[in-house]
Amino acid sequence: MPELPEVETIVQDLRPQLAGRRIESVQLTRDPAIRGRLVRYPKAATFIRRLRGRTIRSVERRGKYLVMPLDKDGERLVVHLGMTGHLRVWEPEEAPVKHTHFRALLDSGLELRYDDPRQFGRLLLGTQEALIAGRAFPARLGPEPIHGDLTEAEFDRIVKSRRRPIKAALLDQSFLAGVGNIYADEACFRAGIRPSRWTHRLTGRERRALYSAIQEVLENSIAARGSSIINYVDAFGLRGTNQEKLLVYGRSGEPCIKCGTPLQGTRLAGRGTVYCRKCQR
DNA sequence: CTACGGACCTGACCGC
DNA sequence: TGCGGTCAGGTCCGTA
Repeated sequence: MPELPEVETIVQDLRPQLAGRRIESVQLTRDPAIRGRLVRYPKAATFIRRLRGRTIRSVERRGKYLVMPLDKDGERLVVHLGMTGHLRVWEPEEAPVKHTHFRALLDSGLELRYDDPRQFGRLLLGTQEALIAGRAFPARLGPEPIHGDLTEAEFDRIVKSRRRPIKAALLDQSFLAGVGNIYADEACFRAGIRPSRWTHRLTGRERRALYSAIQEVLENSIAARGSSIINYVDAFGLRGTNQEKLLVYGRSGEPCIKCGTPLQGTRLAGRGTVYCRKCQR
């Protein structure tokens, strides 16, 4: 569900609510199956024990991961929202929504809660090295596509380094961190490139167009507080507005915004894919 | 290295 | 109302 812009929005919202706050108590769902799925590292019981009493230093983002460095020893609380995860701060007396699996009472008197109907998300606690060693966090995560971290030369290099359909590359988090199904399709459309095009066959001009398009779609979406398609909401429970600006995603069969040709829906890299047969070559 | 399919879950939606 | 099938912003694993 959440890609880079949605996670970035949540990070920005949570930062003032969480930075400097101490975690007074921690509650995890009692269902052992859900616990095991949700808490990937360390074991659930250890996770609870080690998290209690810790102070959240800051709230950051790496790709689609929320990263919260804790006081001392380089440990961090890491959250991936999967498809349907929500992380937000509630008044303790508010009734928890269905599928609330994790709650942490803060010294501000408010409560940080995680809910996730599909249970694809996860919670991790440890140093960067421990999480990688425990295979809970990817050892190779690609560069951040925005905020000037990725140069055009570097993008060029990684696109040319492997041969695969460009959309498969964009979705691969070890290639580029944070792009998912929505923004991969949107970026390809803006760049005029078919998602099925082979990476090593893109021209220099096409690579440059794609580089700009990726940054454009991500930055525009952050400015609109993310795309709410099915159930994404920000850290205040509010929908973003970028879905209104999506040019191809979710518009299969509808007319192309540029040329009017019905948009083509297909399957690529195992994911629903939409593009314009005429505008994207 | 790559690609493909399936697995992991719930829930919304559609046609019958 | 109900039932089955399909689909969904994501990853991960096994198999070719």
